[in-house]
Amino acid sequence: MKQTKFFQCLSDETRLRTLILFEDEPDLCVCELSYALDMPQPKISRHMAAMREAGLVQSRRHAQWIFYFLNPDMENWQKDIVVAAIKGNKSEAVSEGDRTRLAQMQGRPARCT
Amino acid sequence: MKQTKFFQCLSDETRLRTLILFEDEPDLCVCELSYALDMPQPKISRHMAAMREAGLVQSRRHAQWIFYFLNPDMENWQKDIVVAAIKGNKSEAVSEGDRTRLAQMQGRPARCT
DNA sequence: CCCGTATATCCGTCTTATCGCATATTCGAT
DNA sequence: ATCGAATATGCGATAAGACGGATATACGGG
Repeated sequence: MKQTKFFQCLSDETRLRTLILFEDEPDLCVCELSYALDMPQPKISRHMAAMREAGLVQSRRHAQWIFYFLNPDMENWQKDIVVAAIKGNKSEAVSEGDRTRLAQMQGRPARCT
Repeated sequence: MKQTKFFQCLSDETRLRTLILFEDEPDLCVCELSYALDMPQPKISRHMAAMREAGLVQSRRHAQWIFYFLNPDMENWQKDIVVAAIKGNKSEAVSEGDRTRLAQMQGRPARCT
């Protein structure tokens, strides 16, 4: 039953916090997430790998950065859940802190539109 | 962050399968769940305790049976997620099997309306 | 070709979940 | 009071997750 892997992915605070950030940002690289959540880079990298394997996000390489973004090909019920999860989590203090830190980050990599 | 506990509760196949059954049945006791999922009673009991602690279900005693039912006081984002989870899980083969077994169960306890 | 930056992975450890099985508790009926 | 059915809990074993820290890999620039 593959749903369990999907939910297991959402059951970790670090991963949930990255997910919230994707509501405002179309994509984020590991160093941005690492800065926003104030966590070591390998930790973020491992969590994002888990999210990719669970089908929650996809990644795209641009120069030395790897940008992660919400998987647009999720099934509808999964999209519904992500939306609801963000809704239930958005106003948490930690999430506000993450957004604030990200907004203050210097030297964020440029996006290629 | 309390969302993690909620999702962690949904990340187990046994718990997910009980949840699906609640779409058709307003409430179910442990022996019914145990029969439907074909799993030992202590296992089900412990899982339902976990779901109660996470706020997903509530329980009501009636004679020697304890009936579990979806918690009507969940927050809206949680209800949305439960609905979506059921939607994404309903047509799984295991879930079909659970429903079939439950329908064939003999001597199910009577409900007090 | 070498270096610095960004990212991924390996390894050992610690915590947490889950399980089976045995046993305790609770209830209704005799 | 005792018994059987239904449920909950205690315990030890096993497995899975998450972590920090070190290291490997990939990329662009000089």
